[in-house]
Amino acid sequence: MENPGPRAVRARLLRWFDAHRRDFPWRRTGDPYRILLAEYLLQRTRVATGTPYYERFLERFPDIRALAAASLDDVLQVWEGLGFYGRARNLHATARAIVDERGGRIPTSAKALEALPGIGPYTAGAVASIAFGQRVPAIDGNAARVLARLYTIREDVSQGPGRARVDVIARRLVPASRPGAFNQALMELGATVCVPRVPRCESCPLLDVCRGRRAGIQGLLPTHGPRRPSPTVRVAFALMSADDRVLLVRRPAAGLLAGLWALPGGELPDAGDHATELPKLVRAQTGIPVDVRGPVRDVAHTFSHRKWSGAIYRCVPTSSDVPSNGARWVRRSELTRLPVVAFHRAALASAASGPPIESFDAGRRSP
DNA sequence: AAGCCGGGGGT
DNA sequence: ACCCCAGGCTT
Repeated sequence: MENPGPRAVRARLLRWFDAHRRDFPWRRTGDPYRILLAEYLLQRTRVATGTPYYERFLERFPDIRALAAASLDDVLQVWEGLGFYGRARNLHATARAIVDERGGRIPTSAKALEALPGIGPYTAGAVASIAFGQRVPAIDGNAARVLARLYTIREDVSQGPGRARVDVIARRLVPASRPGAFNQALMELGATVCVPRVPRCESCPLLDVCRGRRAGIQGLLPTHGPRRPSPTVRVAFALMSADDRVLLVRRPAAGLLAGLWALPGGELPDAGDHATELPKLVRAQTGIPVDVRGPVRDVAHTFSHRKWSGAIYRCVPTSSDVPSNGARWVRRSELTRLPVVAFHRAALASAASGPPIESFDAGRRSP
């Protein structure tokens, strides 16, 4: 069987897309800013997860100038809970660069787009084709899976030679007319029909030209490299309250949950128990010596490449020292305006409704 | 090339 | 449990 030709694939895919496309907010606009925003939001993020964030983000930052004028904290606060917070930083930086250096006009070529922070080959291709009608491919995980099956590509299509093959094929397939619709059609097919585990071939417009289906290996493609187990790390965090305030630290600008406000604490050394290690962490991060009382709630959090296992502990300061290293006693009413680690915010909320908190005054009076 | 970066939904 | 998602950056 020959490889399916571009004309057959284009015609079938576009006709199918016109009949079956789902109605998303970013598909009801031609505004490049909104399309750019959607692409940042949806990087490695399911449509259903990102949609409410898209609506809230636009409400808060209706155009690129509003976004550029905002503080990073405001942007992070809207992003809170979505994950991959570097995207928020990069989007904010991109908005500022476009407003400051290009008069607010978003670049129209994939190459110029790719020079902006947080925009790689996929996002550049998506914005260039969807917002500006450029004839460039936009290959996300869905599109790569569809092409791996359609052309029986047995290499890992997420990187290396397999990815290169997909690029060549996609570049040839994307039509000069309606390139954005074609790219979205490929993704849409992967998201709704050519799904990872058990593809619904009976509903596929490419059924009669699909080499993977013909060979009966559609469910075995795409292949992928071996997965690494993610290590479990012990963590402990300190919940301290005084009057109407809680002690928070600003996480480092790079790394996990970068730039978010958080409870003091974090990963514990391999050796050592929380009772001795948590005060060390808190002291180092805030300058404040503390006593550990008891667990408030467990922490069982899975990230992409590690798991956090431990607890949040009620702690009491043993001196009235002023916090250092950027740590702050934050008024509870102020919390709503700060970007906070999501599961810490949940703990803070439940602590507020819990039993009375041991007063900071006790610590303040101690020597 | 490999590691890092979140969180959630489907199976 | 495991997989995977409208990926990109750093080393």
